[in-house]
Amino acid sequence: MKPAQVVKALAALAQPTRLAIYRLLVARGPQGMAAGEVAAKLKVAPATLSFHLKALSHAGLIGSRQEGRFIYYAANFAAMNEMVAYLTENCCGGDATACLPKAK
Amino acid sequence: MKPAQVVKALAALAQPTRLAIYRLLVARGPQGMAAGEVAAKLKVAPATLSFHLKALSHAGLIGSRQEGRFIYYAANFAAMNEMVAYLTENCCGGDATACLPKAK
DNA sequence: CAGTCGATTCGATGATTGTCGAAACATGGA
DNA sequence: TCCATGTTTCGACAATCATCGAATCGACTG
Repeated sequence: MKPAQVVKALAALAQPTRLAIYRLLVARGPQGMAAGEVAAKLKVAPATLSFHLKALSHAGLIGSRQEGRFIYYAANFAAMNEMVAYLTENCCGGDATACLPKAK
Repeated sequence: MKPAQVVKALAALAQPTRLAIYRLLVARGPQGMAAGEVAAKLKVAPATLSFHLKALSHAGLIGSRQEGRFIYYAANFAAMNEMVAYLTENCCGGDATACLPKAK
């Protein structure tokens, strides 16, 4: 994953409304959720939601599929895993002892 | 970890220069690196670097300790782990099968 | 104490971002 | 075709952010 892509993904999540949207979709799973339903749950204006969905989508963090008049958005779990991998790689210069939590 | 704190941490990393700074410190490990050395490695003006270090520090992602005239900055690995945990929690509504990478 | 060197703060500037009303677009049904 | 509904685009505004020169602060040295 390229740095610029990671920055875009992080920027997409670094916003309260988008973070909430993303977590909602993560919790929902692969089936996704219609844009309108997200707007209702988070009490966000349609235009505003569309703006944020676009940002998340363009960052590759979510995907969409059309179903009738509805558009379902779902989290892209692979993208998140890649991003986390990028952040944690080269931990302590290869000696990953101080980076991990206490156990495991 | 509170949402606002996560947003702050993500925002701190969602910037090319800061992401580079952070990864440099992550690779360096707990011993840290002096501000001047970071500035030299990344070719960033002192004032600009200080601005970014402040942001990362305020987000809790890095810590600092003084040593003579130098100030050493080091990554806070616990904070990163908490942030990642926040992003991955509630995956697929508890049924974490589609969220994980291929194996493991 | 005066000088040096590492680091931060201040101030100003240009650029980017988040929000939302209004309008437009697209899909499905009468 | 015409209407209703779900979603996006457009336009404008206020707010925040990244950058860096200049000045300042703090710690060591002679």
